[in-house]
Amino acid sequence: MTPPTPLHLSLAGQAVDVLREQVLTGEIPAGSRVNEVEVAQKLGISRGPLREAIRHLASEGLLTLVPHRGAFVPAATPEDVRALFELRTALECAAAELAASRRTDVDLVRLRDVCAESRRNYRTGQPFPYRLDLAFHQALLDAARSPYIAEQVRLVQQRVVLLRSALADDPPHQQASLDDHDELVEVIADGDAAKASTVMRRHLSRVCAQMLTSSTH
Amino acid sequence: MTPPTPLHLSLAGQAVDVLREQVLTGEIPAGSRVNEVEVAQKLGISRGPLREAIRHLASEGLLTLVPHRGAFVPAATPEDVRALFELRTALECAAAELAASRRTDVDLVRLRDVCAESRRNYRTGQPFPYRLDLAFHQALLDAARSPYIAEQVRLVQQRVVLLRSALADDPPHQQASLDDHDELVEVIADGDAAKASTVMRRHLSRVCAQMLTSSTH
DNA sequence: AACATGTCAACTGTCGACAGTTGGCAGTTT
DNA sequence: AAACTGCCAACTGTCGACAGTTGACATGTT
Repeated sequence: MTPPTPLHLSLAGQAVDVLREQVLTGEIPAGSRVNEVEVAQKLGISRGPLREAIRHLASEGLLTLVPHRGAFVPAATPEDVRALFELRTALECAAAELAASRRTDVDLVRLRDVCAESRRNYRTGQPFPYRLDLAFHQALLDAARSPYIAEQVRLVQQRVVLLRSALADDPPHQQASLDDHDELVEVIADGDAAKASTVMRRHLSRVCAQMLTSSTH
Repeated sequence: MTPPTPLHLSLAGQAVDVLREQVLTGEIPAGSRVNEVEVAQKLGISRGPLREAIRHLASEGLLTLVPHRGAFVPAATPEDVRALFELRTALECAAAELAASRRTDVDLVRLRDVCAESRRNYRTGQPFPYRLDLAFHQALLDAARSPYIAEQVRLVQQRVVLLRSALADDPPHQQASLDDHDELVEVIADGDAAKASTVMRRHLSRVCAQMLTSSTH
């Protein structure tokens, strides 16, 4: 069927996917420890592949390792959120600049599609699905055509998702985000790299501030 | 001696350090494969810890994994260099901006110390040791006070070192780099974030271009 | 009662061995 | 001679078991 892709992903690879899902959804709560023998039995694999999966997720920042103690889901402090968003801002502002100077017409179509779907969803009154936000940023990264930056953004966004689930974030800032996205598409269409960076910075600082206020209840 | 168990650092941690050194110095040449049993015997450890070390280095970008084939030292193409420097530019420009707005007097002393030592070394006529270049960028990161950005810059710089050794880079651009560093310290001392970003961008594009030209012999 | 000390269960770090897959090589066919 | 086929050695992926360390609990001391 699919010769280029590996027949069956290695057990370690499967464990990475399952564990990542459980960590990101909060099924494994922040601050809790990951017991190797227990999780290995629950996944039906041995400790070897599970250890590799744990180390992999640790390298992505989704787990923190303590020697002889095990792996923990990191607990987020407001300071962590700020520092992480400094990294995210650096990466995504650069991506926005590159997208403004490299985007093709096809890229613009994709970006506008995502924005249109977000608007449609907004009118239904339902909460803004994080899926659409990710889709927008992904489309922007595709337009930027910088694989290393794209990879790092993906990892950082994952950590943001982890903080969201840990902070029990309620997302009522849809309107502002949608406007930011639309404005970003416009300046990218104009090829205005400097302004793209500015708009992205404002967008992310708004998202960051929203996460910090919602966490203090 | 070989005590029954490691004293302070795990065998996997030690293996990471040894392998990283061998990869960065080119002792393990680019494109070559890392044989698990062979290297494990040479290091006097079992395959388990070595596998974890290999996966760790792969997560840092110093090795690439191929399922059922093993780990390889990645071979760098000019396109890789360009894309990697786009990431480095995004990170270090942001760090320069933050350093300009957050630096203390102590930070300035450290930065000027490194520049002075570089000048002293330059007058000796000896080649510019990469150690001093790293020290400068490290001092700048300390001044930026953004731990996540600092961590990512460290990883990217490592990959740049790997490319250097793979490209047999000769470093005759000392004069320009020293001037860039001095100028960066000045604008950071002035607290001019925008200009710090601009100077850093110019500096890195110069370094990148130098690596690309030297690689084509 | 508070503190220091000894003991112990649980867990991680490590090892050696087995099984499945891959790429190459010899032999055969056209 | 070139190409195809089947076999084989080497290597990775995986497993179960042992040894050392850690934190907590129980016990004894001031």
